[in-house]
Amino acid sequence: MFITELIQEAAVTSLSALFQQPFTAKDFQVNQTKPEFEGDYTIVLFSLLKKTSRAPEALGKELGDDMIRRHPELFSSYNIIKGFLNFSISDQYWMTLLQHNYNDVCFGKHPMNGKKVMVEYSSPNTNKPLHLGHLRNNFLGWSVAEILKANGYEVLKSCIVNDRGIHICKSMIAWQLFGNGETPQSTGMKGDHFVGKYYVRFNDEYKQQVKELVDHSIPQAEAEKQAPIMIATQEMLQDWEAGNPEVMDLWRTMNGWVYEGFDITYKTIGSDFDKTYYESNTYLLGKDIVQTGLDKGVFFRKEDGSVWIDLTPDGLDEKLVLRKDGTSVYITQDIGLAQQKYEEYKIDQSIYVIGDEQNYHMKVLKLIAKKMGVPYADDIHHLSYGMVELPTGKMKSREGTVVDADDIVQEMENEAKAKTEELGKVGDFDPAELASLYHTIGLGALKFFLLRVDPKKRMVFNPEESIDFHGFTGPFIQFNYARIKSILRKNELENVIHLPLDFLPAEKELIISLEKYPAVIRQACDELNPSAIAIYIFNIAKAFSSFYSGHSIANAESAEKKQLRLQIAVMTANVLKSGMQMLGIDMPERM
RNA sequence: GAUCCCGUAGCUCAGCUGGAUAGAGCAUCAGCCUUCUAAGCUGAGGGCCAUUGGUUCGAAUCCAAUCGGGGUCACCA
Repeated sequence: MFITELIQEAAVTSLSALFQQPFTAKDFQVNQTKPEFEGDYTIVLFSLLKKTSRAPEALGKELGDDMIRRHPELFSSYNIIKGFLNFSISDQYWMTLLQHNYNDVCFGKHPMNGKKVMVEYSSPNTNKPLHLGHLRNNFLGWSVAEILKANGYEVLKSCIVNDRGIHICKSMIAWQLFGNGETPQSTGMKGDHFVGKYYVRFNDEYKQQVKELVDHSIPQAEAEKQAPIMIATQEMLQDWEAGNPEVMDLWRTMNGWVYEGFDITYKTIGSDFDKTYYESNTYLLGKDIVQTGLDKGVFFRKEDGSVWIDLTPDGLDEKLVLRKDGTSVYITQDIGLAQQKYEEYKIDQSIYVIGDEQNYHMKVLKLIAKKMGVPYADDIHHLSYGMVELPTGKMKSREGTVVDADDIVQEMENEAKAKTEELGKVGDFDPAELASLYHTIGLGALKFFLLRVDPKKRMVFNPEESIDFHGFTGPFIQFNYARIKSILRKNELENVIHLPLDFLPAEKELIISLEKYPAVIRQACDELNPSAIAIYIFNIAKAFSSFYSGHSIANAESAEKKQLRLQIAVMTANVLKSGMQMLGIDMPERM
């Protein structure tokens, strides 16, 4: 149980006994005491004054006395300042906490709860390489999956690959027209970049053709439709849907190139999936459900044969769910896939990591599920995240302002290498160890940078300033971990039980912070928010760093103090490693 | 036009289920390596929490309006 819960419980018991009426934890707040006041945790009394008809001081005294009387092992003293009842928690409580948990690498994690949840993330298109926005998505998805596991869920990671549609045909057409049979192998290019090159080529060519048509005084809108390369692309899409062998063959080949490239990137960044869905397999799903919905009267058919749902009573619009030619649209497929996931895996929750530009779409999906009365409607969660922008504005592939995923990872590793060589602390590492260290630090910096911000907020990535290994960064935390590991290599930890010892304020502060870890894991799960972990872990690292510079562990005042500090160091290292693991960030033993 | 999100230090972000004097990092300035890893530590400066009004004992936090920025409202995915 968390300390705040213990305090709440104790206060509820005392209040109910003192005033002969029921109280709950919601009647008052328990906060950590501000550093400028004496005490560890504070009960705010204002909200209780009316119900108890007491003045703050009187209430504080009655409550404080009663709580101490009932729990002498927990509370050592209290003071009242204005409406704030400040308790000092007994050293014995903190000491017991430390003794029981310092060497438990699972500290903070919660037991299995028997629930199964699927996290869908990444969702790439197979016409171009991954960029920085995809990295935010991948890191979020991975991290949320880890956070759910730590909270006792069984987690399945899934990926829906957008492998069909007009955008795929664009790179196919361009390759047919201009490729001269070249391949990733023949050019030495990574497959996804190779295909992406032709996607860009398409857009260049298309722009050129439209311009020429406009120059021959054809209106812009008309020119966009008439451009020969666009017409060819649309024909190809029809051929694809008709199953034309030649087109299918090209499609398989080019997608294969992209997958080879993606595999490399996923391996590099540490993303993986338990189940991969391909839109080419799922795009027809959902049509049966639409029929069921029609029978139920949830959907309606318009004169031209298209099928719609009227969401105006819910403040939204009418939404198309089936085209007049009977083919499915984006939402149709999602309705089907949601059903399939539920049936296939018996999941209790389905989390979709998708950008916030699809908030409306996901709202509609959930609403449709609700109206259809499916059992999983309430268990669909959209983890909506904001765009990653550059200081100059949005990233646009057409304008070449996209930060490529492979490039930025490489750049971070290069920076890690340069910095490591400059510091010269690992001169004895062999080349493989060095490469691994650069990867750990560079990727750690990137992951931490993208995960430390609240997912739902847009964020700015400045290529010049963002590659920073100082301050609120992954490498800072890794550094503190390595520093603790260095101490532990040089100092023996003996499993001795300590007599009551006085804590220094800095020692107690660290233990109090460490105690919050289980609550932070819970909160990160409730909010589906890895940044809660990132911020917490940084604060732990900072507290340790500050402690480290003020107090020697190896040369502590006494042998017992040394053991106490070693235990605190071990627990700090465990929490740092465990927390960073939930962000998908490895910790080096040395750096 | 409808609807949703955002606006906190020069910059990037915390804090938002209302509580004590609004916090970090970067950048700037001043100190600190003969002692456990200085990717570090200590300190200084830097704020009308977009604006106005409301609710409350108490508002950065809740409500409303306004102003600024962005998303969405496709028989695209």
